[in-house]
Amino acid sequence: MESLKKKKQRAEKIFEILDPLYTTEKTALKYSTPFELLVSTILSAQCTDERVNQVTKVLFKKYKGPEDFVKAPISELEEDIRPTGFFRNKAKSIKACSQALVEKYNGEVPSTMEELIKLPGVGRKTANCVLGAVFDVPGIVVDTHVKRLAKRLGFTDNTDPDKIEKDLEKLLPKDKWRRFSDLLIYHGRAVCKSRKPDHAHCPIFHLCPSKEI
DNA sequence: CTCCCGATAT
DNA sequence: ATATCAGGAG
Repeated sequence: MESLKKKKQRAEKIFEILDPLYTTEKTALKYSTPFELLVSTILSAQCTDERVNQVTKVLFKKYKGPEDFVKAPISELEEDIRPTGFFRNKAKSIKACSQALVEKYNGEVPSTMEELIKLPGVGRKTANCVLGAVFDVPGIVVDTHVKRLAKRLGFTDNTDPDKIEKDLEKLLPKDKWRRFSDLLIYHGRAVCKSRKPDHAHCPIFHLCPSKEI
């Protein structure tokens, strides 16, 4: 059983190696306001960022703020976001979420975890995403990539995202949380892929226990 | 745990 | 054909 101290050392090294490698990520969600990021993140569930950006490029011209989503007929909104998948659930979430923002927060996106996760369709992953990107609040975004890499790297045995988040928090100081989860996501997309991890081009292969399996 | 769900890579 | 993609709710 690897000690926490050893894990921390490994996490630090991994951070130092990956940090300079993923500097200009072009495939990130595009948005111009906190609200747009919130909507984009809801749409990103089980869908690539690229496709979300395709959809939001048109979507945000039609819907300028939460008020416009509240006004829109649900069936119309469903069609507007259809290519992102889970379109009925997502349309419902976005509409209910927009309504809550208008009613409780004067149309603004709240800036705390407690408030954000109360919004319909917003869980810790989406909340951390928004908190980190527009409010500069430290947090580990546990999405499917982070989940997979944390396991492969031997940083967690848990499958519950909330527990994985806490396991990863122990490894690095707060100011590195956000960047660390972003790095894991980029590395997960580019190299440590779900189906065919590219061991030959992995710069942290020597720090990964999965190579022994 | 299951369901939601279209598009792409393998 | 099947697994997977910046998840969340019931």
